[in-house]
Amino acid sequence: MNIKQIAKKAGVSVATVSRVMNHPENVAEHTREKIRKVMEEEGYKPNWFAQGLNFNKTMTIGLIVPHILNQMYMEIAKGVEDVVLAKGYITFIGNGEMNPKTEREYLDQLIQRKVDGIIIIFSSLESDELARLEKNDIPLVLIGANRDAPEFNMVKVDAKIAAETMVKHLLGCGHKRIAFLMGSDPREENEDMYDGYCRGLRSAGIRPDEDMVIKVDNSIEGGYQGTKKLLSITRPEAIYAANDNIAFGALDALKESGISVPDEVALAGFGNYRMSNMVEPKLTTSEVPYHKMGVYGARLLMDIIETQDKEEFDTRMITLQSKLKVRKSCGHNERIGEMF
Amino acid sequence: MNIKQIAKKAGVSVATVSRVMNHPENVAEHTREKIRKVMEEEGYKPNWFAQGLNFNKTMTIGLIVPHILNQMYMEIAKGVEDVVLAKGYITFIGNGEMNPKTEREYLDQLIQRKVDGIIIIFSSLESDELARLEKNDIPLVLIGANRDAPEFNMVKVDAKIAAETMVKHLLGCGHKRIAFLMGSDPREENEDMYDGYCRGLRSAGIRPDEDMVIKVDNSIEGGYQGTKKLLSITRPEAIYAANDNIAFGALDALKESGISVPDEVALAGFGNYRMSNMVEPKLTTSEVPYHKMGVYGARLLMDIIETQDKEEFDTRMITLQSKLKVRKSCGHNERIGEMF
DNA sequence: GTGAAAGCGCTAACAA
DNA sequence: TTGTTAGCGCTTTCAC
Repeated sequence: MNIKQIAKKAGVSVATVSRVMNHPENVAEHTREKIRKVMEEEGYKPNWFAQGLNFNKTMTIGLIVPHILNQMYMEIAKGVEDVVLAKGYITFIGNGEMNPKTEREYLDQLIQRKVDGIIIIFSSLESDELARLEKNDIPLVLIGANRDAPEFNMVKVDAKIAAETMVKHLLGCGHKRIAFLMGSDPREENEDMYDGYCRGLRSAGIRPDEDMVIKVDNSIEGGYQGTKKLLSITRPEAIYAANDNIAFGALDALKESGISVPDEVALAGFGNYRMSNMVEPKLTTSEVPYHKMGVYGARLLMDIIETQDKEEFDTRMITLQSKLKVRKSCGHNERIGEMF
Repeated sequence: MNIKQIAKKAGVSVATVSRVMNHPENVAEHTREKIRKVMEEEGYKPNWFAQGLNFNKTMTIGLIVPHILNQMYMEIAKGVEDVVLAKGYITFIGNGEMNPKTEREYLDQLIQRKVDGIIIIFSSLESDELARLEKNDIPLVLIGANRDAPEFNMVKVDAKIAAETMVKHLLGCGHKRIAFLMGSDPREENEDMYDGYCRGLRSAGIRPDEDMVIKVDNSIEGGYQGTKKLLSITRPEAIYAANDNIAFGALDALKESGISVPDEVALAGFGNYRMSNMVEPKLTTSEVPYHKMGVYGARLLMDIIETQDKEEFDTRMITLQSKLKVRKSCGHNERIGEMF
């Protein structure tokens, strides 16, 4: 059923039917109702392609996520969806697989499909590749970044302060020899955390010991392996993991080595993943506002899309703070932030 | 840059350019190469809408997931993506929110956007609403179902056998008074599990005790609350949870009540969620082939899409089996299926 | 092997 | 207020 048939059945021209859909105020009430009734009866939906061909707008955005199975990324995705859905947009969610090639392919698809905007979570692409989007006039927002890219609109969490805060907290619990399981991805966040870690230590007059900084894969397995390696070199009083998954792996390795947490070694993570208060002992970590990162990122994108004169839109970087979540694993004597 | 400009620059007609893209064998090699070069230079991509308007095919499928933050659903989604991406399709992933209204809205969006096919994971809609898709000539595949809907193509896991197997295993471990934390969603899977649970008990000559069957919300919190309720009524020897999340909540409630798992109460779940071997004690559960469910569902959909004469396509139901994963929480003396 | 032109379904400028 | 028509970018039929 197309517009012509509707027009015929309603005894009007296609233009009038089109007007009912796009500028109903320019159609006499009587005619309008008649046409609406026919549309209703026929269950008419305007052809998506024909509309797109005219408007050159898809009401679609693309979202590239590093890994679709990681709940934290999906939390961001949820934030994005909450915002854009309310504005009538629908989202392509694509799996970047932490892999430039896959991400690039996905990006191509999105460009070709003429999405109205793109959000990339922890992009693994270099700036010049991302710049390609601008050439195609597609607004872009980054959430997190692989390296500082001040030329792009972006939302990030302040990982440096988070790390510094956590290290200071661990120091406050009486731990001096604090190891760091650092994420090995080349993302800015990891570097930032390292800086914060060093800063925290220096604030107590401690010189960071390179032996206690282990680069690990960003996964439970990575944390497990890294901890095994760490323990083979030295025995810290506390382990700070670059995220909760790594911490879970560390916990398992410690248990396996017969080391009690937090009595013998304290442990802290980053992210406040859903399971962090289900493991034993419950994990001290930093609560990261993932959902909000998605919300702000999406709002930023909507803003750009709705700005007519792109030239006057100032590139913005939004930095959010995480929040210390003290639980049992760090050996603190109080228990704050338990289940739920 | 559109086809006309490419044609002009290459000194040919638009028809020839179009042919290079769609039927290159009908273009002289010389002309073909010349045109390809121009396309390359200009980074030309045919307009998505114009193509769609002609082909009436979007190379897009819609996937509706009950909850985007649930890793198991995303595991299915990953399976789907793995298949369709390889075929050049791209996926809209939408959040049904376990809510018929949201799901319906999303479905409308997908219909309007003329996706080539739709997969719904645990749809909350009634059959007649789903039948609407057929009216729009959009192929549909269900993964899991809220009630038996033999009229649709579908992939499911055999929950009845899973439950029966698990109950028999628990009985084999010496537990007789086995409680069941049953999911309260109105999905077929829950009923099936209940049937399997009863069957397992009866196989040992035990009459199911209604006091030991508690309907709980499908979540960690639900398991926690349900277990509290259960313990206030009676004290079972084992608790069988309808999924791992519920089991995690149960575990927390048991610990909080000072009840040791598995020494005093055994525990088992369903799903083999990622954290099930990270909790203490590691959880005995059923490994469900989520990824494969997605893969088979997607293949089924691709099959339908590629079948010219829809009339001759037989509706199929694919049932997959889960696999018992014995760990420590059920009090079994061996430990099988540990980490990784 | 190639080009001219009709047509996919819709929007909007222009005319009436 | 409504209708006529060009045009969005592409594919494909029909001529040549």
